[in-house]
Amino acid sequence: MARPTIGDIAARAGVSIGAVSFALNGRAGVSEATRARILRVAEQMGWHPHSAARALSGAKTDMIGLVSARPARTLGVEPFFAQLVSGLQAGLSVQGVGLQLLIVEDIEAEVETYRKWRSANHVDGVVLFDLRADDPRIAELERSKLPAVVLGGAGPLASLPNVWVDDRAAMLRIVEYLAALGHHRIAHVAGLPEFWHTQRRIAALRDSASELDLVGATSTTTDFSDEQGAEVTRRLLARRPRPTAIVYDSDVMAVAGLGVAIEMGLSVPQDLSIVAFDDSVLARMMHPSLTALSRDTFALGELVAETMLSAVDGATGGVQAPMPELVVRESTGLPRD
Amino acid sequence: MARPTIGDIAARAGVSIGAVSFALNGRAGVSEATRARILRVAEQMGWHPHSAARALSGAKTDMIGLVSARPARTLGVEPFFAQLVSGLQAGLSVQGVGLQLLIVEDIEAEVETYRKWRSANHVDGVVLFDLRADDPRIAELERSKLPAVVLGGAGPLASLPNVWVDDRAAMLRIVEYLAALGHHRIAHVAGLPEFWHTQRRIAALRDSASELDLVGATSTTTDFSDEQGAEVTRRLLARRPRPTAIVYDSDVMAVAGLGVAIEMGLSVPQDLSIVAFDDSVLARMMHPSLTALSRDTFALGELVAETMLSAVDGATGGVQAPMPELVVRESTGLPRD
DNA sequence: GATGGTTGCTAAAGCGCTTTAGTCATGGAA
DNA sequence: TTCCATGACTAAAGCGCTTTAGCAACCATC
Repeated sequence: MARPTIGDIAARAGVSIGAVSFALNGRAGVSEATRARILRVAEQMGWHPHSAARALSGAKTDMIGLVSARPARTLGVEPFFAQLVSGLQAGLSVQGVGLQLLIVEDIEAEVETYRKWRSANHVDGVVLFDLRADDPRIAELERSKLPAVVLGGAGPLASLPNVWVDDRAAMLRIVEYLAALGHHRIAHVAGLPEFWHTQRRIAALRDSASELDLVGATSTTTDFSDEQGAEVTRRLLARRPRPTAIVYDSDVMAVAGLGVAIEMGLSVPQDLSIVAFDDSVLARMMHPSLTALSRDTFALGELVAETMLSAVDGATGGVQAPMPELVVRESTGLPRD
Repeated sequence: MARPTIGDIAARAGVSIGAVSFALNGRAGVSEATRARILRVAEQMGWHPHSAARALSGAKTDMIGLVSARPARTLGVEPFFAQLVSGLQAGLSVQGVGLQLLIVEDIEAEVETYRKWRSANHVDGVVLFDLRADDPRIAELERSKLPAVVLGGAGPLASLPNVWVDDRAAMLRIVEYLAALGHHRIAHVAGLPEFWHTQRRIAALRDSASELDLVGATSTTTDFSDEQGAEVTRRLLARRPRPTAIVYDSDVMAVAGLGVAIEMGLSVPQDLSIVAFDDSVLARMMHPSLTALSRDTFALGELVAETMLSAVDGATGGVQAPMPELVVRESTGLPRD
């Protein structure tokens, strides 16, 4: 049999199409008895909503959008992203909501996508990440009233619901740990300078360095690639005096940096301590294994999903993501001097 | 201004709505002069198709579906999957086609999803992977005429378009390489036994072992997790005589296996050679780095995207994916005896 | 000069659903 | 008794697009 429509249900239940719509959407306008009967018939006929028809008449789409302006190739390499997407999808699917993925060239194309999606009622909401200082997406989304959840915190900027990740506290945690071991010259291999979280981490290092009287604390930005991670490490380790510890903004860069250190004849952690700002199988399985700031990225994705679903229903305000935990492994130890 | 509809364009261009539709879809029914004029007006008014409206009237959706019945958590860990999805998305987006991701409980739910999508005209086609022997999805998709592309080859089973990956040749390549080094006792830590590609790899090892007179060739299936990879490795290395080489069906398991070997006091590659069937940053960055069968998974995703787009237009038949290349690194060498 | 076939276009139905305006009992208050 | 609210429901419009049927004008044909 062909897909049953609400018309079929209406006929079978002996009511009008409108009544069926009310019943199925839990809205006022039908008595409880009728509602129950309609639902029973719908169930029995195996009815499912037709998403396009719903979208066309302006109702919910049961679809969330995720668009990324990072280069597609690097996305596949980032365990963080893959984990996040999995968690997000898992969190959405408990409510039968789908995830639409899109990779675009640049942030303008991203904004343009939001505009199109909004006017075509294509998604119920979007998830934003990799926020930048003065991000054009924020303005667009606030203006257009497309529900959005910002991952990483929209901070002072915005009224958008967000999942707030406390990068500052996380960086402080790392620096305090290293300082307690006796490290003074701490280097930081950061990510893309335009990202807000990069800036927050850099500021956190600067502040805690001055507070703890660490003389040689420096941050260097990169594009998150293992190549740049390796190159910056090479430059840092050529300095005299050498840093005794390096903090990497991603696990991939940390692993690359470890490779460089070993290649340069340094032993880890005796000559150099290494900390990764992100954890993953990669960090866990290296030899020496990497001390890393570990968070459950999958769970973070689920949290974003939850926040998104309530944002669609009009909720606002932020949620604090759990503070990541510093997992001490083999790559950190007392400095030699 | 509100989103322009084809009605607005029609009014402005002084033609009927139908004419506009013909013009925008490149169909017969309007003269070239009129078509050009309509397109100009549309462009000028910033018109974009309304996907829901299109889908509702049975036309193309510009959306491809990818549903996975693997546990969500493991998906985030697999570099293969992330790379594939990125490549797929990149390949689709050149034609403005989106990707809808869905993670479901089991294969029945997956089939059910295809059925719903088909009847709601939700996607133009779907991508299938992790094919099993006697896969129920094949039957459903052939019956329902939902365009589908099978990754990994639909083999003799099916009429579906596919991107064929030659696991047999790949395994032969590895075994020949190891045999040439002088290895006889080759163990194979395989993936899930129900997957077709697992079965093909196991058969390939068995065949080539008998052909090359390798006495101790064995395959053991796992669930692809690093835990099981480690456990099986432990069991294999406890055997006497020990295998001199182990082939792992995924990079994650290979890394786990390497960890076990080192933990047991073996040196790689002197006491044990290790080959991974999949390459990734992980394999490249380990110490020792892993010899691996390397393919450009991102490009594979793009190839799948291309095949999908032509399948939507009615094309059929398979494409052979490029043969992966064996990248020899530090984890393989001559056996000690 | 009537016939038939194109070509270029319009009108209108229809896709499945939501939503607004309206109808008709029923019940309680005046 | 009359009047107005309220509750339960129906009818129908409308979302933006595709597609079929139809129509008029034009050309070539015998």
